[in-house]
Amino acid sequence: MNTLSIGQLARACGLGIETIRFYEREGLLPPPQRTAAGYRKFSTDSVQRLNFIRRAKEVGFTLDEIRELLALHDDPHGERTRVKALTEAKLAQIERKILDLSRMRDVLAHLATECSGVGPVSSCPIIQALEQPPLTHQQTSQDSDEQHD
Amino acid sequence: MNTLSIGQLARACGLGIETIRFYEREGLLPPPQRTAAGYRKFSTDSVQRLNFIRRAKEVGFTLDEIRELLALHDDPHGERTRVKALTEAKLAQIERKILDLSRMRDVLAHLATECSGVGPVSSCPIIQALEQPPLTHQQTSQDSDEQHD
DNA sequence: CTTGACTCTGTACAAGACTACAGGGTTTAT
DNA sequence: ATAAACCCTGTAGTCTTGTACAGAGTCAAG
Repeated sequence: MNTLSIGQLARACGLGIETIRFYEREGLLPPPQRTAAGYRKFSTDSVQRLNFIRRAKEVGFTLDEIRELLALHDDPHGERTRVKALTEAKLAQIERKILDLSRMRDVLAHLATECSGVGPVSSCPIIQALEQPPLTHQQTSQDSDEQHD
Repeated sequence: MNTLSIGQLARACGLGIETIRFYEREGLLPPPQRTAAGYRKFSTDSVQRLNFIRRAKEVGFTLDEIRELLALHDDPHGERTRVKALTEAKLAQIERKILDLSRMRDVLAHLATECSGVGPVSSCPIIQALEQPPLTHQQTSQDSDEQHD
């Protein structure tokens, strides 16, 4: 028989049992077959599905987005346009986030070079810089993180 | 009198009243004076302190870290070394995060160009790529985000 | 004196992605 | 027959940074 218990599946994918049940509850995995005693019986396809989820997470998709990708994947009439749109939206979002972080990095790098690291905090240029009122309230991508698509 | 009610302070800093109370609970603001009726009376210094918090958040510090920066700021014997160390650790962390995101961006950009956006999902190169098992399980900075300092 | 604006405390909720029980039933090996 | 290892459901907790009440008290203006 080529079915897996939840524990076997978990080991095969390097995930926790609880995580798999969580994905099932969240609609990422279809409800599996059950044994007479109520134990889950996963087909070996489930390994691939969990790999899909993991890969998608690695490139930055949220579980909500992955649910939609999987639904497209499962739908014989699924539109490839939508997959591409999701990918491009995610790409744009990640690029925004990189820009935000780059700005932070520049400020921090500047602060780090300003400060000798010796002496009392009272005259520390880092602390002094932070005491200044924010010049402009720039929007961070925390604020604009939502997907507009 | 140069004291502020919580509402006045909130307006002066562009924060919500609840946020200020939250910061007080979290130990970022010292417990303010109170009126006879129990209303908070903030000194005008509080405006600067809240600006400090906001600036520090803008460059990526967490509230935990900001609490420590403020404690150093408040301590007449505070060591500037520590401020610099926190800054450099944050800088390194942000650089790691940028690298992670850059890897994701590269993969997504590649996927987006691969896919024509036309046709059924079944033959979509994005979906096919996601179906592949993860090559190496690379650590993302989600995992290594904690500060080692 | 009443209305409206303000403040107080304490608690609960939000998102996202899990993780951890508690209290049972099942299977397998000895 | 019994212990170990596995599985079930359902609920609750974790982390972070706030937000949102509910129910009550206070203050200023008309």
